[in-house]
Amino acid sequence: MIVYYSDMRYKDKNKNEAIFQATIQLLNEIGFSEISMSKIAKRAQVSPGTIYVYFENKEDMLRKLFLNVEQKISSSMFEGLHHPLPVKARFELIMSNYIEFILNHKDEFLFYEQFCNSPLVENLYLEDSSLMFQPFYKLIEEGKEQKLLKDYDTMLLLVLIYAPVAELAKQYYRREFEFNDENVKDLIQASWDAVKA
Amino acid sequence: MIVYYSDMRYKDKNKNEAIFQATIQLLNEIGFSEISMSKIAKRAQVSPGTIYVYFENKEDMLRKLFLNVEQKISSSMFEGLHHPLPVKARFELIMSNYIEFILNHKDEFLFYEQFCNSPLVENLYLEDSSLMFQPFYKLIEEGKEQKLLKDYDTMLLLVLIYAPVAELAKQYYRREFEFNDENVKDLIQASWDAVKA
Amino acid sequence: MIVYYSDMRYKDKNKNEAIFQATIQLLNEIGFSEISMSKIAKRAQVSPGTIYVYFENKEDMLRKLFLNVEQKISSSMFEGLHHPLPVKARFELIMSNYIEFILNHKDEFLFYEQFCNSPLVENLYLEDSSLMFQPFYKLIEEGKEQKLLKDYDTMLLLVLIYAPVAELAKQYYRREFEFNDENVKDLIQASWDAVKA
Amino acid sequence: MIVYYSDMRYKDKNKNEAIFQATIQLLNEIGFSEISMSKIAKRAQVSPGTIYVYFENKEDMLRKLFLNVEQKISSSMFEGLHHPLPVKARFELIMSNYIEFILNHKDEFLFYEQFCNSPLVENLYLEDSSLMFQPFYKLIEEGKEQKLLKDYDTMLLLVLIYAPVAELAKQYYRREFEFNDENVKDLIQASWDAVKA
DNA sequence: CATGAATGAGAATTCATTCAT
DNA sequence: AATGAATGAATTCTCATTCAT
Repeated sequence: MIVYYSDMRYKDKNKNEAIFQATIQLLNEIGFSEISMSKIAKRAQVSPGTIYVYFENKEDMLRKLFLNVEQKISSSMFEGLHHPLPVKARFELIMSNYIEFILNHKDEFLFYEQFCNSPLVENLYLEDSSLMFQPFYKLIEEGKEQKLLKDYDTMLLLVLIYAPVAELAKQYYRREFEFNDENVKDLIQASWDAVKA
Repeated sequence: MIVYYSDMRYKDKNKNEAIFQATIQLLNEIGFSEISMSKIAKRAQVSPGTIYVYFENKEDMLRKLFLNVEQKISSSMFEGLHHPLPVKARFELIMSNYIEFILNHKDEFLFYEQFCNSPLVENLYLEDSSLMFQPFYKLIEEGKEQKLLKDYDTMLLLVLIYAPVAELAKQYYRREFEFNDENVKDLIQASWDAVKA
Repeated sequence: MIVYYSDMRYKDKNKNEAIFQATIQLLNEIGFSEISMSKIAKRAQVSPGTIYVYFENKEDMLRKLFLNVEQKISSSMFEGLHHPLPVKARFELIMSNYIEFILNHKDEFLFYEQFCNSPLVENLYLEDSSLMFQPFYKLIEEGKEQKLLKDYDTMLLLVLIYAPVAELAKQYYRREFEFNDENVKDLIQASWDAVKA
Repeated sequence: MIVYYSDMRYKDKNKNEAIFQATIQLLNEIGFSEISMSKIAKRAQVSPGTIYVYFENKEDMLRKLFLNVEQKISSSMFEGLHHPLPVKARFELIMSNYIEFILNHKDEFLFYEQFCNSPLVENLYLEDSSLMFQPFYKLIEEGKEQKLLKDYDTMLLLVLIYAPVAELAKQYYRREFEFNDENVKDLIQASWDAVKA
């Protein structure tokens, strides 16, 4: 399938995506120390040279991949988030969305976590990813104004909400935690207890 | 300083430590994709060949380094933890110990997080690191028995406590959060609220 | 010269041969203890990396080189060997062919001898090279049936024929023997005397 | 056990021999391309540094080892060779001696053959090993004078005698030939037929 | 656009050798 | 004499990238 873009003409979206998927998979399997452009090419079933048709170099590819995944996470997380909803309902929606994304996108999630914990995030001069959490940030500010949430530092409250979910997901993928209905309910309750006024 | 062992004569403990420190620093600066044995040797001010006097290979060195750091974190975290202390006091002590460690051992902490989020943790066949958290685990079980803590899955409660601290520390080192007295107090309070019955 | 294969495009037969020749020459000059892939690359006027486009690794290259040379020796040795020729005529033809090959292919011959006397022959799991001598073997069996040759172990008769030529060739290349017409005639005569009934 | 020599005082003959044996064995097992001073040291159960107490360097060690083995072969080969014995008896004695040596000293024999077929023989500036065959040479000259042997080039006659034995020994160690009484008798007979007038 | 042969720099590791003990 | 830790050069091989096709 060939797609015509304004600045990316004749480029095959499937190949681009195949390269992204191959990179994500390999990064989760063997990590940054063992990955290489030829291994990625082999996994993506393209020639090493082809990667350089789509990306300037390895760094450029990784940066674009990271932004792509970050975008996916962000849009999944805030899907269906209409402002009129009350604060707590929005909190619960975001939590559910996030959990759903994590459980259905193992590779993207683990890649993102690995990437965020490596110095690449800084070294690739990726703009502040907090933009991605903007709606989350606003929700918390609003909750503080409505005295629903504790009057703590906003970043602190934010982290109290998303850090446990992410960490539990990793434990889940290491088979040390189970994501059943009860645990999800408990998690959402406990997170709310942490931040509620 | 030279240490004499029965089967390992003249082996210099400083060199071992210098290699560890060089690796930790470089890993935080340039990451797994850019690190190399020669760069480590240069930073540690030893010859590349010397690393192989102390370690079988790169993998062996990283495994031993990881276990070494994990041990440091564990012993710091549970320092002064006497059983007679009531559950909440022990909870607060662990939190303070952990925060103190993180703030005084930037390199070790960031290395540990990077390592845990890479596939190396599984690929190096490291024995279950949950042993390290054993006292923490027991504390939570005890808290549940005393009806002080929610009757939730133990791993869930564990994560609700340590995940936010760790995540905030990373935000702190990215200059997106401040670890002042108030924030620390708030964090401990909120974490307790998350897990308390 | 560029050859197009179905699954091996653009691969240059000259480069393959250049690598083989460089290896043979260096092996005869400095031996297995001093040879290296970079020295081979330099001699063959290719980049070290290029060798790995043509061969999996050093072992694979040496194995393929050995089989290549063995094939050359075999086809030279039995060139023009028509079955109708009487046993003695065939014996003499093989001897002449072999001597001619040895004198015109110093490098290949000395490489072959060095290789056969090293443990590589066994360690590379090379299939039984006796296949190469199959026509020779058959000639001797036939000679024994016709009562022209001694009724000795076939391998014994085989060795009585080819071992002296090969050894004399080595002495020749060490300037301790001369391969003039008389010596060649004498050698063939003496070899025949050794095996004839 | 410590032995006192004039120019090799306090040096342990056992260690010297252990190093020689380790080298011979390893050379037969893995060859020149894979051998190393540390592997030799490990096999000889001495420290790498110890080798340099006995030898100047690797080259010096190999040279001395070669000369040592050559000496052993030579003295075995000509053992019991009294001049009064008739030519044919001496021929048969040398053959028997040589076969006996080969069958009882696999490692030394194979090492010698490997070494002689490598460029090391020339590169180590080893003096003409033909000195070793001096008595053999003389025997043939004498046989020619007595018209017992063909009036061929002496080297040619020499090679006709020793090359087949050596080659058969190699086939024997590759399990492609059997050294039973009959074969030995046949070999000596055929070799004599090759050279006798 | 897609290929894969070609490259030289750099990767992990081993080498022969030295020297303080 | 004997050790083995230490070394920097050299080993095999892989890397990111280029470019002719």
